[in-house]
Amino acid sequence: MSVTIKDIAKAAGVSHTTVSRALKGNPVISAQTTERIQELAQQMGYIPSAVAQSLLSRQTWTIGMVVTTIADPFVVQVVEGVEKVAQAANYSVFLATSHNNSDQEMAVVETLHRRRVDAIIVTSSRVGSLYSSQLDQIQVPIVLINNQEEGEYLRSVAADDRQGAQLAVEYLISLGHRRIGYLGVTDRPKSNRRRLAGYQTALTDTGIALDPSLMVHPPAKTDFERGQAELEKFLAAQTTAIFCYNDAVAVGLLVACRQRGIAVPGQLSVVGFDDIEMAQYVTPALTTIAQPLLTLGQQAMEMTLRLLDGQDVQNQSLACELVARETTGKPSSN
Amino acid sequence: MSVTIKDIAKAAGVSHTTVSRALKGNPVISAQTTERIQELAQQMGYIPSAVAQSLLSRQTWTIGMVVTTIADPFVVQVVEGVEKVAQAANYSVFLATSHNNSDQEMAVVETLHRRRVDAIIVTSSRVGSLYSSQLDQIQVPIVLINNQEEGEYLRSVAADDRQGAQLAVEYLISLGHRRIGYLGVTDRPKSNRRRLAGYQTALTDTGIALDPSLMVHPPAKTDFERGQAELEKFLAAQTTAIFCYNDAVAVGLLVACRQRGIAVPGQLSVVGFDDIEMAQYVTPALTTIAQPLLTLGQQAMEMTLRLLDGQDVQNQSLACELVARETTGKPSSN
DNA sequence: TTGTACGCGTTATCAA
DNA sequence: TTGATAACGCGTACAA
Repeated sequence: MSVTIKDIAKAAGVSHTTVSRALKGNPVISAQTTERIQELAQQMGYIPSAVAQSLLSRQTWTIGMVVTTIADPFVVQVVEGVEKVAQAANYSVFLATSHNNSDQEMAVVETLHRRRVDAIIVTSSRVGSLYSSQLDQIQVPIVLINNQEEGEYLRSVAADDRQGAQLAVEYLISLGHRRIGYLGVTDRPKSNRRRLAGYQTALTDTGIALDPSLMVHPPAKTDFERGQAELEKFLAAQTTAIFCYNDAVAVGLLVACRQRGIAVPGQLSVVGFDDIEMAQYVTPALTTIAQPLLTLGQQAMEMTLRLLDGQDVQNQSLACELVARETTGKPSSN
Repeated sequence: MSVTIKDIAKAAGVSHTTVSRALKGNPVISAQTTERIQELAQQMGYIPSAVAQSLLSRQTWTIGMVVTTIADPFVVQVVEGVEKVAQAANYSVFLATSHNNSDQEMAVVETLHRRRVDAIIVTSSRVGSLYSSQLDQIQVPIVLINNQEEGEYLRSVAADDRQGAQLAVEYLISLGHRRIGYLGVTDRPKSNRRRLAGYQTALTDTGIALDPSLMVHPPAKTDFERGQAELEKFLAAQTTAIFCYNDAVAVGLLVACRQRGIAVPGQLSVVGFDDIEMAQYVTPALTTIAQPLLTLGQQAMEMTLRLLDGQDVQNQSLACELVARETTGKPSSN
């Protein structure tokens, strides 16, 4: 197997203790022996075993990251942010996928603990609250990113859905729109509610009355289908602009518009949320709200480092940004 | 810290050996004690330490995966394939990024070995050959995916560049094209050469003479710029179709066409390679060659499992597929 | 059926 | 300045 300090000790004719000390430059060892042993270790291709070190130090320098799926470009950026900060702090990242399945999520968290990761970061957790009972016995810090579930007793970093939604609708208002719709979802209640709240705030702040018929939450299998479902009703209600729960919904809506011959943004303006990769490539390019994904990951990891350091932390809410593209314009004057 | 078998032993009034045996259902322990201890372990929230187990068994059930960057949707799919097979075989995956930097790549491989991963998978390695000296001392199987470097003494899984390129050009020929160009790159010599070879084979097999002026490799900083650079020359040479090294080059070419008012595919057909996400969203949607990314990852992990099992393996070459979209058509009849 | 002792590779404590 | 020894948590050969 791998070279150990004992192998080096044997080769050098000293005890393994001396080798251990020499390798970390302990000044108590004579300069000559130190140099001789370091050279020998180099030659023999010695690389210390993090496993043995971890057993003793009770630290693995590892953080476990749970994501729904790595196939989602959304989570990829978050992971990148985490990885960046982690690497700079000498931590490695274990990636584990939950596939949006609660059982699976619990299972991977257990696997991570079994591997004695020093901390756990979970994106879009479905069951964050359940961890506490499982993990409060040990002291494994858990940080949640954009958790969908209620209950704020866990550490978390999240994009400010409300502020983002408000930004989107205020932009539409500034373009002159007054009949603005909201196309929401039913299966992510927390973020949907907050985006809806932002939508409502923007309208009422400007003195525009809320119209329940303009806020719809169609049931559908995929977000894309959701976007396609409700176009007719919106048009019948004189809607000139629609703010969608996310980009997938918005793209579905755009396709429906093309099929019906509705010009975007000529007859209808559309705004999405998330700024997924696709948003910039659809025609016309989608105006949307960008979550600070990279920052989300970085902040989560920085919060984790602080927790690891025994410091106190506060939950964070990060501002979103408007990305104005081609699906928004002034309302048609008919 | 965490609950250990000794804690359970103390609580149960038995030795830690008994606990260890009871927890894995060793039949030598009486049914009552076994049940009693398992229940106790459950209550106390015991989760065995993989660290301690690894130290003893010299196995970590961990494989290290080195990627250039996780930001590339290309690698994401490969990672997904690896993860899928790994998880099914009870392995966890350590993800490490090299940022296309040789030093960095060597460094992360060392980190992975320090953590005593059971095997290493590297995508698009720049320095695959250098590992051998570093790692042949220990027995860590390394599998390379789409490695750019020459030398076949390492295990590898790769997409068949040559076959893919041939597929692309044969398709153009079947549409009626005869003046077909190749727009290549200079900084990935291995795959470029193979794609060029596929291009040439397709032509000569059909009895079309090779024209050196139709094979260009413009120097440029980005693939995108490369695509923009050579349009004029191709047009002057009566080219009716161009096969590009990859999609990024192709997209650059498409933009150049739009700027020059060249209709695609009316006046010029374009084919890319890789089928990146963007390919389906550009207008017109890009015809391209898809690498079997998921399969690439799966096969690499399966090969790894076989190596871990002491079996013999053979390097693999996986077939690519044509994805016909909108940038290809019959040549204009002028 | 259960317990004792040892070792995995490393570091820390104490003694020489 | 160096070395012997114990410990981290677990599994296993051997003894009881």
